[in-house]
Amino acid sequence: MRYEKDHKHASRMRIIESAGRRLKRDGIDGSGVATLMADAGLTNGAFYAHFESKDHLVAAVVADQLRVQRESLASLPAGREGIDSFLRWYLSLEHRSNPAEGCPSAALLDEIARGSDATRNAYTSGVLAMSDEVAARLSPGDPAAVRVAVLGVFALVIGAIQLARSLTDPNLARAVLDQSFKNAAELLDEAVPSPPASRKRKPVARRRTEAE
Amino acid sequence: MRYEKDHKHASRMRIIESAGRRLKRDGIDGSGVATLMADAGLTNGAFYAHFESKDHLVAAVVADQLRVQRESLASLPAGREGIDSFLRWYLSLEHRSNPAEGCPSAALLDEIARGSDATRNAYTSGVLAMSDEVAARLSPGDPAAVRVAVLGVFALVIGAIQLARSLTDPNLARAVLDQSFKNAAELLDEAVPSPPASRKRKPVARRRTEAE
DNA sequence: TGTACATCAGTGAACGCGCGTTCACTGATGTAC
DNA sequence: TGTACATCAGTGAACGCGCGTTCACTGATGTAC
Repeated sequence: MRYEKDHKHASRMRIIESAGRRLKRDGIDGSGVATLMADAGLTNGAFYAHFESKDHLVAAVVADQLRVQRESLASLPAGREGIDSFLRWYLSLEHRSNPAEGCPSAALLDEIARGSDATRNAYTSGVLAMSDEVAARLSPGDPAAVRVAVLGVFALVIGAIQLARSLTDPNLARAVLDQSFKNAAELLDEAVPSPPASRKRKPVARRRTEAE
Repeated sequence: MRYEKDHKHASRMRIIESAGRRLKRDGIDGSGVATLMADAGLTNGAFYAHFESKDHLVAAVVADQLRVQRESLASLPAGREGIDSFLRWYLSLEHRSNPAEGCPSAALLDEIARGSDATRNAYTSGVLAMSDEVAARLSPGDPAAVRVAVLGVFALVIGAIQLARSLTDPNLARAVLDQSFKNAAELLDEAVPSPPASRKRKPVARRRTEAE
């Protein structure tokens, strides 16, 4: 073979990854195929050797972005602590000013809602996999019970960061992010009925258990 | 005058209104100037007699859409009842399936976040006027105290409807909307410290007061 | 060992089309004299 | 009262450009004999 055996597969992955950044930065309609290919160090003509259409790439990018987000959630510390640190990043000014490196839902959700069936199906399964991951971490006994609560919190933080990005007043943007962190934490407190460590009153008891 | 004296102004208003529907339906990047003008019963050439550029129209549409939303909030019954009925519409399957007639933030917020300064400034003042309207209705004594809480609830419902629109499973979409209604109601309950009618325990007492 | 051919990821020009924007023109009505 | 001209919202063709997509071709390496 004139190329190493997974060369084409590597190119495809590279296109999907760099397209993720570009789409989150400039939007779906705002990103042309030629630009997406140039981002991956290739020329426009090669695009159709990798994807049937721009729509198919978009669906692949959506699936990939949600997979990365799920994996990043899976690698956090266990329990509420991990989720809280994720929320702190999610609702930060840093995330607000770096959509290209951030959450795909925050950057693209209204465009996804207008997207093709393939894109919306990819989004739906990606979000379910992600929320099940989070639900299992928060409530290992009965993840199904908290799945919708997790989706509700997800909706809240998506709206918060989109709103913060649209407001030109940075103080107001920060106020919305801070308020939303409190709201998210409170809704999670309620959704997880018997928390593994009930963050406010029992940390001493838990630590004693660990020390024994 | 060969046209009645506010003919041009009427055309401008018509363009802004029909463009509101089109932009919410197809997105900002997804709506061309020729289409926007045809929607208003005009041809593309006349566009630049009304607006300096497409960007200027978008900013005008954003301002107009938020004004309409604020006025619709202002015309609701007083107190929490009015807000709750707004939330019930906002988080309905009907709103989910009719973006063109719905909330501009739900349809366009991530595109607005990527928009021009003019657009984001128009959005910022529109949202502030709207949230101050709601805050004044919920807490006539001290609206400033609940403004950010109102923005937090606004963020929550925007994210919820965008998420519901992106999910292809209608049952899941409805579950997200219902959960978000509960979340919004609960956060508002907490934000308004001494409610004019504390919806769960004191309606009888309030009604007796009215009957006296 | 050397030559002819096959493979195939990627190139780059071209397709028709719609984009945002410009501009010479139209035509209905007003004003001047 | 009638004619010449001014006004101006709107028309529709055209501008250069980038869009998504197609396709003949390149060139590096593999295989056949």
